[in-house]
Amino acid sequence: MRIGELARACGVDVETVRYYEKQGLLPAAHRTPNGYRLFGPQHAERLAFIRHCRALDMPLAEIRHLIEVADHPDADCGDVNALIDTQLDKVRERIKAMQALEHQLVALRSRCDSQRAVEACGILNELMAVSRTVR
Amino acid sequence: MRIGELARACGVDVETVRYYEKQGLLPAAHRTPNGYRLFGPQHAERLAFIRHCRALDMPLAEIRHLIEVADHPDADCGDVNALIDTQLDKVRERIKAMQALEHQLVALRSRCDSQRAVEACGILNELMAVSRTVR
DNA sequence: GTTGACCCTGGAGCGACTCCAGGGTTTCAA
DNA sequence: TTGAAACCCTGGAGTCGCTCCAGGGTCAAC
Ligand SMILES: [Zn+2]
Ligand SMILES: [Zn+2]
Ligand SMILES: [Zn+2]
Ligand SMILES: [Zn+2]
Repeated sequence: MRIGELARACGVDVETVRYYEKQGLLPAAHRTPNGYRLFGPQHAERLAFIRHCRALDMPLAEIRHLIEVADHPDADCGDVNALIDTQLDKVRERIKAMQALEHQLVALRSRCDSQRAVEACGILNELMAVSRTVR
Repeated sequence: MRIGELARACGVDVETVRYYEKQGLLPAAHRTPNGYRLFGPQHAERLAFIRHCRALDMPLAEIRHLIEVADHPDADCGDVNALIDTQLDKVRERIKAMQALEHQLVALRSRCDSQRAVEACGILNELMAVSRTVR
């Protein structure tokens, strides 16, 4: 299959496929005489794998690592477990930070519910006041 | 105060201060005869304001906008309210996505609790199986 | 024969920094 | 007095994961 077909099948941009190939995440495609890339089903499988991992927000470096491990079925999978745990920690940390953020924004928003002159705006006043307390 | 002192006071990196100045978020500092930047308390206040907004995850473009509004006390603050609302929507959306992610990772992690051969690892098998179902 | 859909390469751009090379200056102590 | 540490400067490259672009080539249908 050509690059457009592969991209459509996996729901990615053509440019993204070329990018993954350049980054060595996708094995280099064969080429037709005119230079077009030709991919097989194993490319589609790997691309889907990459996208699945990306949907889990793994950085490409970790996906590369995972592929490496998966390609050596004789090794053990301790690394994989650790990788998922690390990922989970990161995600949970970010959720906490985001929730704190949400609270702050709600508090901020409650300080102004109407169109006032900027001087009287509770939001701007709050934002500025915090600035002043820093010293 | 010199750049290091300002940076320490606001808990930012020196490079970040220079970056904000270059981006026009911080007014250009005065210079000593030897070329060192000299900042006043109003710079510290603005820097703290920027950091506070950044802590609320606002992009620099929106902070620039906010500063612009704050500098014209005669204008009204409708824009400010809208900006906070937009920000809040974005944060809530991301929290939801992150929580979905967390669930997926937990499910994935539960598929392997020990060091097995890679071939038998439930995590890798799961990840691969999903790839195959995409076609 | 020409329109349109597809493909190629190499390189720039995004956001918000961060780091570096390669310099100059200030401050403090031995 | 000398020298090391800590500070400051500039301009530019690097980060991440794409995305877009210019400037071309290829291929099928009408
Ligand atoms: Zn091996
Ligand atoms: Zn208001
Ligand atoms: Zn005005
Ligand atoms: Zn396992």
